[in-house]
Amino acid sequence: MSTDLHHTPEHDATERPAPEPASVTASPRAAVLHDLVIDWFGAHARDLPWRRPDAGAWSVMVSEFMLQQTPVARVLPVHEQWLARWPRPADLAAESPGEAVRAWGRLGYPRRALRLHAAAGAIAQRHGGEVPHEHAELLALPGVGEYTAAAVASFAYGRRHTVLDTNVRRVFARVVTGVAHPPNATTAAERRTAASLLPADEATAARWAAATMELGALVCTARSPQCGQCPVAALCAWRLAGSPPHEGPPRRGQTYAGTDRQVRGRLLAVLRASPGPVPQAALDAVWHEPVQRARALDGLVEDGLVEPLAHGVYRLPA
DNA sequence: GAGCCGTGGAA
DNA sequence: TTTCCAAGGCT
Repeated sequence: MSTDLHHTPEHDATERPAPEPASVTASPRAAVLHDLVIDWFGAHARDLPWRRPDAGAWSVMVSEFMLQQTPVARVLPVHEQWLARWPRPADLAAESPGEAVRAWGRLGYPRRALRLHAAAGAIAQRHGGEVPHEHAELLALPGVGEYTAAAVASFAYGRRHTVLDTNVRRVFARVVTGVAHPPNATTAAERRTAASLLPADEATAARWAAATMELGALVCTARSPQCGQCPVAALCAWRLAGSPPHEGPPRRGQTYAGTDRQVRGRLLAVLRASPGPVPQAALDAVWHEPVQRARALDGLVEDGLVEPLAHGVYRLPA
């Protein structure tokens, strides 16, 4: 087994707050899963910029923000631009939030740009400019939830955390629970499953987190899983059950056309494209319905994505 | 906990 | 063409 265990320094795990409990029973089945998935990862992992040995925690953190609901392929070029322009958190913090929104481009959910900018400010102020190592400290940053805190701690610092994103949840739903898709919202049962399967060894746990995510992203996909390529197909509860289709409430789709989100997107696109303030008329042109248009603009202002100036002129926040 | 928050590519 | 969904977070 070439699990490629990087030997991390022997820093004391006991001094860290609230370490995640080791699995009660280190079952043989779990050990087999670990080896199979981690070995597969060693052979098939994508070479992503934020995974390279020289990628720092800031690179990892920026990638995690951008990857929240946005595919890797679209993140790659923007991530590269951001790291080149703002190589450290303090560099981004020194910019205006509007520049972060502008550089976010068309990744979607631009509030993430605002939150990442605010997180950079908090890191510069409270953490000496270094992305914090502790899960609790990460969680306290704007835009960092349970998943992102675990991901940064695990991927950037090799810490042991349950990293439960949509990929991992789907892998566990199939391999462990035997259903086609996880529930709409993360459940306590899923957290227990993830915790029970988390390898006790810190470095292995971090490797496992990345490996299970990658398996979900490349093989155990939502639409058409490539079970023929899966290292754990023979152990997969879903396969062994005959790959039954999804049951229960439909996985809620998100309508978009005609929503406030679409209007917000169009308004912000105008602001991003303009180097300076934009007159009301330029914004009015993007949507015919005045009530919805005004509501969308108000929402953007409310969110801090747009700054109203005097006499009907708007700009990205300074 | 349900609803909201962008965008674009693939099926 | 329509639908699905992609490394979530916040209220």
